[in-house]
Amino acid sequence: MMQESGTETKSNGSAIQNGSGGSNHLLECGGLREGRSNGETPAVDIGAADLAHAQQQQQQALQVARQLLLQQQQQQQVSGLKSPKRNDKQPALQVPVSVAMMTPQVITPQQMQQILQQQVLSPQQLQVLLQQQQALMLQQQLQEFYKKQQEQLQLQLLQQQHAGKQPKEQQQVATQQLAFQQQLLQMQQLQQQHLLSLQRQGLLTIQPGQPALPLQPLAQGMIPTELQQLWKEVTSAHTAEETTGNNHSSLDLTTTCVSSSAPSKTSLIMNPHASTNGQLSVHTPKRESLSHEEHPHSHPLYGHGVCKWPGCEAVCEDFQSFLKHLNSEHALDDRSTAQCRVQMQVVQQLELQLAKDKERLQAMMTHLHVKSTEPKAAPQPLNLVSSVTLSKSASEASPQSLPHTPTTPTAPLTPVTQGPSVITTTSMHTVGPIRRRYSDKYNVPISSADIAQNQEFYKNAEVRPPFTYASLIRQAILESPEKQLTLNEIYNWFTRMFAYFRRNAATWKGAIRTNLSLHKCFIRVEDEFGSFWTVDDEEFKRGRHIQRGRPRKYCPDENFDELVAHNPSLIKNMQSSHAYCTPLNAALQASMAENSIPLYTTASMGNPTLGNLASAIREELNGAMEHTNSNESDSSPGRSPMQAVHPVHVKEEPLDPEEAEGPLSLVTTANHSPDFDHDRDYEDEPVNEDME
DNA sequence: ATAGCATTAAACAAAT
DNA sequence: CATTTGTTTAATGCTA
Repeated sequence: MMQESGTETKSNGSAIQNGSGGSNHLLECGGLREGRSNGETPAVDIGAADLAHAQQQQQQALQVARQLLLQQQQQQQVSGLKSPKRNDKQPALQVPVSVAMMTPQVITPQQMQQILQQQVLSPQQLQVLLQQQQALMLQQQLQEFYKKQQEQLQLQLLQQQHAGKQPKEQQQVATQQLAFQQQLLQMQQLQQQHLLSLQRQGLLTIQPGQPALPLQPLAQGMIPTELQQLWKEVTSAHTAEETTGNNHSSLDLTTTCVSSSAPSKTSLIMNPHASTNGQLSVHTPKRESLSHEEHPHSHPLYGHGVCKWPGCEAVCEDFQSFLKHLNSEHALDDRSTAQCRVQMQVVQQLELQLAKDKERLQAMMTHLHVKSTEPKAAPQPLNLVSSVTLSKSASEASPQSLPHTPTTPTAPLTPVTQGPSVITTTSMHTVGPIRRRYSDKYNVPISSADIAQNQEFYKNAEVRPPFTYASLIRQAILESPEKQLTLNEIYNWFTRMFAYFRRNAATWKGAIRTNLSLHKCFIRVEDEFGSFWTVDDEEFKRGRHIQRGRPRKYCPDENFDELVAHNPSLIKNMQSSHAYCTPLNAALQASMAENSIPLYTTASMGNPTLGNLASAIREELNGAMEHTNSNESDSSPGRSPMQAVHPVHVKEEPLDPEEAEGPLSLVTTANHSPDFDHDRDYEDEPVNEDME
């Protein structure tokens, strides 16, 4: 039933291939900085206050534009999530459902109708259709928004120049505005690129200039109360949206709409005029007249001889005819109102997305050790590698985190948002192909730093960490003060450190157990109080599995003699190990703990490290165990000679001749007091280990 | 095309 | 008897 794990890998790949993520992120990066630095510009005097205001306006314009881009990106990613391959194994019925879950706001009645009408189509086709529509709509919205903001910028620029402020300030403003304009230009280019990429991907088959899909359905799908709430948020929020986190209220539109005292504002035309019967009305005339009085050729809704009202695109010869058209076609009626609602929704979504991408950016910058401008943002994952199961598990394990969750900004909207991986992969260790997960072979085993850097993120976001189970288990063990954990403690570490592992316990717990058994590097040690696991980091680096098909506990066709025959040193080692079976010595433990630091020298020189020792003892015991286990339980303390001396049990394992050498003393119960064990066994709550 | 690895599921066993 | 802990195998998918 989990067979789709691999199939969704494809989706991940496609998401990455979309390639537009990079630009957006770069853009985001620049924009973020701008926004930050300007947003806190203090108003020194009257002129400065105006300046600050204007700057805010421009900031907002930038943000709006960014949001639009981001929204597009999100749409793309959502589309990427749904890989065609996955559908091969999924009942067609599920497709619309999944789509709806992922983008509930965009599922309009119309779209649903289409879905219903086109049952003959394959799920993939349905999805493509949906994506096309969404992309189209967004594209149009974006264009319109962009135009508006650009015009607003120009307006402000002119006004500033007319304001007759101190020359110095004026120059400053002009410079800044120039910079903003340049940025806007850049954004436009990015947008166009994005458009092209959309088209290339077949998401956008219709010319962007053509009328987009009607917007009314979207609005119709909304509940009046929701609209009211939305309106409230859009219009009344004076709160700074810089506090991204949970606050997703908009500032851009609000300030511009609401502050009638600022005549320079030209952005949005939406004014909360009346609210009757749960219906909102939009009033525009005043602002229009004002704006085009001063700038006859500049109107947010007018450009290139075309009415830019969403979904309109009517051709207007001149500005006057445009005004006529505006007043006649886009008067205060239900339709216009609905369109405004839609616009609000769009803005809301974009803001949400912006917040999320801000976090992502922050994480990226943090990871790259770039001084951040937003220290508060929560860290985000690196996702150096696109994990196959990442997308799958995320979508499957936390489906509810996909749709709504405006309140859970840490949870990625879609599991496919792996855009950063492109950047990080190249900037990180190897420039090689994106690896599915951390590869032990690359000398880049998972390090404490790797996990720690994103710790906060994974603690809160239900995103599957891009690390293998083995890496995580190792990390868990190494983080523990004694470098040893019981199975239950390992479980707890997982749930504590990763939100993702707070669900589907049966699955990942089973995986952990399997990994513990399967990987050579994990050594089970048993004492009279139970058993715990340690890690042999040298072995971990080797990344070897316990050989399959080799004699194992449940394989009857292998016996001790045979083992000894294959490993002449077995007996000797047993003896020596016996001699070394002393309580855990601190130095050894320390070196054990040090594992995070590769012990290349010892390894390369053939000197058995502690890990080797552990392996050796394991292997030796394996032989002995194999023999005695057949009849009785192997856990009764004191049964085996070794246990008699010291209650140490290790995982039985097929022998590896070349390693079964040298003395060894494995972790035992040196620092093990009964109460400690007890404590350990019942440590369910996130305790001290939470530190670090 | 193939081998090796990672993940997941499942069967089974032993211990608790 | 139910649950936990371990072991083992198989299937699947991905990467080198």
